[in-house]
Amino acid sequence: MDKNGDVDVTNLADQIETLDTQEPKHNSLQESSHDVIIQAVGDDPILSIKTFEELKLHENLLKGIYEMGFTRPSKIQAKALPLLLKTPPENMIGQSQSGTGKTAAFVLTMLSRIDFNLQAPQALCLAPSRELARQIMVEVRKMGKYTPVITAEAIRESDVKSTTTGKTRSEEFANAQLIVGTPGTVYDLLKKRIINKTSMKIFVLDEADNMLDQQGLGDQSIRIKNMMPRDCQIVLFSATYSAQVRTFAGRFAPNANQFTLKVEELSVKTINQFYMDCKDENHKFEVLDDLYTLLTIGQSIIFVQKRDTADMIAKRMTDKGHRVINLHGGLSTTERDAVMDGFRRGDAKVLITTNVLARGIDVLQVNLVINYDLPLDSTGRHPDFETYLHRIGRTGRFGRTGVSINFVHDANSWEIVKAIENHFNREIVKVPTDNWDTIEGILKKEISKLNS
DNA sequence: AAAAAAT
Repeated sequence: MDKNGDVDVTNLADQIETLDTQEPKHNSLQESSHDVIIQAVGDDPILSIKTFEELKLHENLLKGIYEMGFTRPSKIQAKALPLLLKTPPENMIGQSQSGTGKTAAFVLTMLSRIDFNLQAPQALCLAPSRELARQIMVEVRKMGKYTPVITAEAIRESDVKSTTTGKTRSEEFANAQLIVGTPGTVYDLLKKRIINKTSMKIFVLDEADNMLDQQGLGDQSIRIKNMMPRDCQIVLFSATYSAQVRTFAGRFAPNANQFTLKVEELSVKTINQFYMDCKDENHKFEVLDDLYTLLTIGQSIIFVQKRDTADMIAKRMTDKGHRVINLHGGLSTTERDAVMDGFRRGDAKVLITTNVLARGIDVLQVNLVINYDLPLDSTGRHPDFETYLHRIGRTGRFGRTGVSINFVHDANSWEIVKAIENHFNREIVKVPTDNWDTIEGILKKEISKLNS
């Protein structure tokens, strides 16, 4: 490695050696040379904790934390938690890749703000997709396992009537203390007064840049925030903030403490990035087909730009005899839940999807991400760097190693790959599409060694 | 232009 922490990508043999001995670093997250930068609004000295005990948490909350396998606070948790838990509460704008202990940090903060004797909504978290909201709730329930917390998911209802709970939405939200949901549903439930906002103490936006920036999502997030009580703590977390969103975030969460991790360098560090130079759009499919025919790959995600493409690729791959599943926003809620649950269980190895799953989703076994279509910004011609970073971040979770392959098929897509390479200052290595001995030489070792 | 998110 050089002084910037860059790996010499040309020496693959050496890398493979290091991969073999590399242990997944589940709880010693983020022990890299990159520092957490803190900007606190007050004059108090900035505390940094070394153990969770120092936070004076409820003992049953501590029990949940330890049972989840967290032994010590991660770097960002060490610095951010004392600020997040201050009395009176202060706003926070945090930047760090998910997989650095970000979710645990805000879930812990939400749980510790709740008065368990008061059966009314006190903590609200919004996420940009149904799948991410459900994933966060799983974390909440693990961490809060030994507390009496009452939780509710504010996402679109399943189109199949639930036979297990039989509760109406009003009943479900009447005594819920911690709510995780998506903006549309949450706004709807607040407006109908199914969610009572009067006791809300903390409002969290996960993937905050996306929640504020995106057409539609931004409006909803703002409307919801404006419904929160005046003294409600506002917490924004994301791995990325574009310059314009950062300015807006400062107005959305006024007088916020801030922490930043140099994420762009960091999250691409353990992910080996490649590109394959395809002849044209149709050749991309042939290469994809060959890739899955000739290589044994663990779990992988294939990103495309449009729902239609996801459907089409899924059908063509299935016709070719590959077992793939497909998830996008055009599916019913029941289908989405079933597909996601199946993928998490490992029933399916190959998931084809849109940007709906670009952010936040944690499936530890994913060691390959394919950008079948490169992520584009609103012009449709230029790269979307944030989405690229989030997409390839679906692999290489918690310090594991991952591989990403970008499909290039014309001059524009080649320029996009070069721009991405330039932006992150990381080499994206060319892999031939016609010489399978070479392809295997480059990819197979890396991917198959990660299957175990 | 597309994706997501509401009904």
